[in-house]
Amino acid sequence: MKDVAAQAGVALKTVSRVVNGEPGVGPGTLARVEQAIVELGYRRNESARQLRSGRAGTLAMVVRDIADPFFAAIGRAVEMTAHRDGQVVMIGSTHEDPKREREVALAFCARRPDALILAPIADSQDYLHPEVEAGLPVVAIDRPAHGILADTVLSDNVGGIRAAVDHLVGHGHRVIGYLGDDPVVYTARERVDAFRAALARHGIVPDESLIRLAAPTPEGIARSLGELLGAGPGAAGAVPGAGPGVPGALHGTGHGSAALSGAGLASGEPTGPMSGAGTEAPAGVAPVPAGPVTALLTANNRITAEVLRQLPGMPHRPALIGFDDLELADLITPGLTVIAQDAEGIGRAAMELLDTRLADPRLPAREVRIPTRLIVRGSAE
Amino acid sequence: MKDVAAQAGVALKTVSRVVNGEPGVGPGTLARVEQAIVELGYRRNESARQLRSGRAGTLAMVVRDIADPFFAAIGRAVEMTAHRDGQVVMIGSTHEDPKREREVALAFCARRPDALILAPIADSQDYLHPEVEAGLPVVAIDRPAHGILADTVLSDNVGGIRAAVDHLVGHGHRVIGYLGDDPVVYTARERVDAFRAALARHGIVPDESLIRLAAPTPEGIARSLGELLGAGPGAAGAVPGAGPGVPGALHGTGHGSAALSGAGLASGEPTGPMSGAGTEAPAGVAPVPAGPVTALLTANNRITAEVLRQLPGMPHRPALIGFDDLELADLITPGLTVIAQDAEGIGRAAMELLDTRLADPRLPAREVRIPTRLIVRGSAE
DNA sequence: CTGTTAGCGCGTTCAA
DNA sequence: TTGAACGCGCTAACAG
Repeated sequence: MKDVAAQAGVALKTVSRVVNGEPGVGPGTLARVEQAIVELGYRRNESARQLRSGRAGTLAMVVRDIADPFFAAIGRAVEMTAHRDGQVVMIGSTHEDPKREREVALAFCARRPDALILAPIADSQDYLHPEVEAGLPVVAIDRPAHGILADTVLSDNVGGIRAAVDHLVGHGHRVIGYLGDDPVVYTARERVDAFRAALARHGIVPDESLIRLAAPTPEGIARSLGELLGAGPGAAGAVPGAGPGVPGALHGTGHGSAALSGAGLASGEPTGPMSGAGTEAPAGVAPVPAGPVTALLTANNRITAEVLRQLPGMPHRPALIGFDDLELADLITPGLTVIAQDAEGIGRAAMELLDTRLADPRLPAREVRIPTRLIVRGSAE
Repeated sequence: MKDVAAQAGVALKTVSRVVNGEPGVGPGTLARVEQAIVELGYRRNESARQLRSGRAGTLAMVVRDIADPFFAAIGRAVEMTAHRDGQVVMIGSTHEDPKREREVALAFCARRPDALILAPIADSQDYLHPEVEAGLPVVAIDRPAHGILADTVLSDNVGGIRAAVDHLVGHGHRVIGYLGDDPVVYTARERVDAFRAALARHGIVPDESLIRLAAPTPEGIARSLGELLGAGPGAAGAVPGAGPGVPGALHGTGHGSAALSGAGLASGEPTGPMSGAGTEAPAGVAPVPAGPVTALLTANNRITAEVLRQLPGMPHRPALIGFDDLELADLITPGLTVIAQDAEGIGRAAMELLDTRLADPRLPAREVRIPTRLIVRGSAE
């Protein structure tokens, strides 16, 4: 910039004015400065500009995996909005590691971004306290943040699950299995609770023996699938106390952390399914769980993919709905019916929350729910 | 930092020493400073540090679409390596728009990153001349850059195509159709040339009427598929001069830009396929193209996906190999055989090129080819 | 319309 | 072992 000023025979500030398109520069001077800029290949240094002006023009985004299609799609939406506003975005992955979340988030914050978009994995984000205190706007996506003031954008898990259950019940299914993630995961809890509540709305008492919650491993899913699909009433009842030596063994229910359950809905103790469209299930004894499920709800894309992989080896193929859309889901046979999250909507909502907070930093924490969409392709008839 | 110094009762420089872990600080002083840092929630400002020291600790990456699984996977590999080295990465998409490539790349460069990784879409990257001149290391991925000095990381397109053709021919296919992208695209040219050369290696004279090169549109692909699969010799020959009003009409050959062809291979003019394992193809007249293809090579993932979508409506289902792996490719029936690119390898190779160039900025431009892998899943038997 | 001065937060140089 | 002064490239706040 100094060189440009010298070359054009003007003062530093004049160059600054030209570079920033500020008014109050004579046409002759302007031309001379612009020419000098081109000749010297001058480019403004944004770092210095930021240091002086405070405005960063940079957004930080920390997700669990930038190669995960869900987060990649959110990232794209964020980046498009940011680009429109002349901002660039730094992006990083936690790879499900709380320690790494901290490292990446703090490395980003050291660059003093205008805002931080974060898909939490750690139990608490209190390590961000100094930055939030200093005015950094944070918006949590997919899961809420804890320990700091942050806006939140979440999918409407309850609505999505309910639509799926409605669809299955509408097609005559009464004995519906559920494969969800480990209940330490916020969305896993929210979804399984929604599942129970959605069943209850149809007068179906949720059968806990048909609900499997665990981190998705091939072995665990194989075991659950086998029990849910192949076995008669006995096998399903034999689940608690999973066999020793089985890694990632599945739990019948949720660590007690699924506490906020379908409160006020379906009070009585489980008395088995109402009747069941199931054909081969012998009329069970009193509180004994039902026989093989006729339908399956898989509560995230990793579980869905693994189930699809294993289904051919199973005694029968149930109706299936997966949470999260999958690429090529329309190409498998039958087409996979899914509860699709609106990644673009989530990204845009996050940017809007940031906009309004930038305008008024003293806003309270807000939570936005983005609708999901049931995409019917045939696998759930 | 000033506040920390005041709180600890030391000079600015001492705080700087503590923050950077420099030696020469008394244990008592160190403790006092560290306490002050925690109490005040002090965080070093990387922007200011960069301004002073020159080192940015930031990498810029510009791809065509960060939500494209291929680039997302490269991005992940880059980010993991960068994280190990204490760097953060800015990422942005061009969305196939040359103007936007320029905008995004220059916006990144204004932040003075340590290096730029770029998947070119524009014809020339000469707009980056000032930054390259100033010492910015650039590495082009997926396609070469033009107009600047840059290292390049490319997939071994030739080897991948050859493996695919070998596989098809090994299974008795002689009449192989090819659907590729518009030959303005570098990889499209390279791949179709490799296709011709690979056929020639088997003594098969490439039949240009079976090679369709165009930007992938559903309509264009439908048309090509219909002609390649359904029609007898006549229809295939009737391709040139595509019907008016058909957007994205397909061209029989490559704009002349596919010039570097299989030089030295297969000289003579096309005289039609040698014989053909094809069953229903009537013995054609002299130089007339063959009947329906028995196998199909789709030269990128967008084309492959669209073909898979349309195949059920076609007269018969050919053997199929796609360039680029697809998520769930193992779940469709039959499993899709693909030429998989090594996205992680590309990302890592890019980082290695940067490492060596940082060590010696005067290196000449280098080009690295990353092997592809043929994943056999059954669709190409 | 144009120029001068100061300082953003830090690292570097040299002196104490 | 510690500290004071200077400047990285730029913009804000004032002069002329």
